Amino acid sequence: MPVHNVEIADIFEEIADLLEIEGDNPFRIRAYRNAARTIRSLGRDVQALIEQGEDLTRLSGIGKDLAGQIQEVIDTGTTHTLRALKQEIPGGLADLLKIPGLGPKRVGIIYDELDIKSTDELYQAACKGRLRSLKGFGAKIEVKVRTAIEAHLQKKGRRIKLATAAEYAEPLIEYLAQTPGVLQAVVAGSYRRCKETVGDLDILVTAQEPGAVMDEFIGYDEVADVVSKGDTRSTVHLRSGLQVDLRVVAEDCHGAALYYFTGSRAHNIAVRRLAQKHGLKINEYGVFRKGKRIAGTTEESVFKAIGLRFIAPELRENRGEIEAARTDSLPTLVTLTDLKGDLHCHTKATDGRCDLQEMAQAAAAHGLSYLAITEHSKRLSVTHGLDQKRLLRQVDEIDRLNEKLTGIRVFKGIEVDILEDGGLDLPNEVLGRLDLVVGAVHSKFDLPRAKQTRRILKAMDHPHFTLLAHPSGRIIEAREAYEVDMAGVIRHARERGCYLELNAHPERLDLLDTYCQMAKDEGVLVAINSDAHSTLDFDNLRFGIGQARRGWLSKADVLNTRPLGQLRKLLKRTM
DNA sequence: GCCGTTTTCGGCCCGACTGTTTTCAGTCG
Repeated sequence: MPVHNVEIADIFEEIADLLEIEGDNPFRIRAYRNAARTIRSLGRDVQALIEQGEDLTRLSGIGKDLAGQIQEVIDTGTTHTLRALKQEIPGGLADLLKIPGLGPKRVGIIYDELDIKSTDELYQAACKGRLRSLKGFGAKIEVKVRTAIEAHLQKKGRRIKLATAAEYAEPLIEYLAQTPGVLQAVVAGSYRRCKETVGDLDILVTAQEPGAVMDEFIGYDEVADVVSKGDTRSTVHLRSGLQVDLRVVAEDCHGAALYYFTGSRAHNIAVRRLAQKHGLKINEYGVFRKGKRIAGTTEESVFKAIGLRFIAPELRENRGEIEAARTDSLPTLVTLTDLKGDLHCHTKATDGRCDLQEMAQAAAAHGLSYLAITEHSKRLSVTHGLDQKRLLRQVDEIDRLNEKLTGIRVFKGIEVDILEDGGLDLPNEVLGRLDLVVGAVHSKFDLPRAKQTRRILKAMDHPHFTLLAHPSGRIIEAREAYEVDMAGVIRHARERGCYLELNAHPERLDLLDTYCQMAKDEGVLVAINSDAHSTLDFDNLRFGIGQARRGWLSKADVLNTRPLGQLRKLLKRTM
């Protein structure tokens, strides 16, 4: 039975939670959390690494003990540490840590004094007023706990997709920027790092009069409740449930504060540790040597003061970027203007909403010089997928359109279904008449890993196969990725001379960032495609760029940064 | 529990806000 990284990471997180409740050494707890994070974002299955004879202690944050526990999870599904902890503390107690206002100390008190072991029991106790008399508790915390559980039951407080966050963030920034005395208002946090989902918005404002900004902020008409309000920091919930943290600093601290609040936490900790070794202290007000401020007005000045090259926000996850910045080996990341075309979109012929010419003109208006039309194939009947006859009719239509269009070239393509046995949904001779064939899995998501992998590898063996669309099949927060050996898929793409898509649709953002990095390492080009179903969807390319940057991709790693002439050659299969 | 261009032992990032307290612990980011 294969054990996946996420299961090992979850076990380490659970151990960390339970150790916290026990009041264990905070640094031991952090070691478990660091290890969980390392494993979660590894990209390659730990089990496979072990089978290849890799020494796990070479991974950052994994020492002899944790390497042993990883082996234990693979062998037995759990570890002795977790088993022992669960005998002392009910496992459900860890869930209580997720409730705002409750940390390990209070959860410990609740358990010791009231024998509460679950969210349900806690809610009952809060409703009956049994929490307020506990040491360190009071009426306010009791109400906070009760409302937090009620909000959780209404599914508030979940992470939201980056594109959804943008819909809240952009008008709020505009509102704050217009407040008198505000010099600058920007979104920091995971939003600025272009994470696919964000838990809250972190907004940084530079202004001389923090008090006035705070008043404006809590007066914003979408604010539902104020969680906290201070001189320099406030937190609110919007009516949608989204939490927004606002921090106000003076102009000369902008760089240090922006750096501090962009995170990630793991990146910040690692950098501050590095600074410490050089006798420096970093906080949101600047970089200090022996109490004397030496940098902080701009982010660039902060990096310079600690001897690092500038690290783009998307890379700040403590996944090797600090070492790369130290040795001047960071990639120059791809930007939106590097894109020369888009290789995946739909029209009215299937499930799109605009016609061929509208799509082509919209792509041109976005600065693109080529666009591939890739409708669904017949098997995907809900989208009115194309059969051979309709596809050939569209091919003729595109030929005619290309004769009259200037400034943009329309490619003839298809998003053909990869069938369960790895065959493609349209015959060879038809696919051979196209400029490119985008293959996609739209059915049988639940095949066993080996079978799913074989299916995709076989599809790639097809002589006309060009590009694997949305390679993991996940829909963010809605559908898990199917089980597949992505490392194997990437290697096979290299061997077969085909490519992987990074689908820029905000619900997909698939290829995942860690796999982008793997594709880059293997020399497999990635195509950043909109999967547009209307002319408005070309705007989504920016989210694909964000994801690509998180995956360390440069212009050279991306297929559709190539100008038209070069791209044509790359679309011709060489093997 | 991890880690080492001072170290194999003794460190481990840093500050704001709240609520419960009488000076600060707990939580959060």
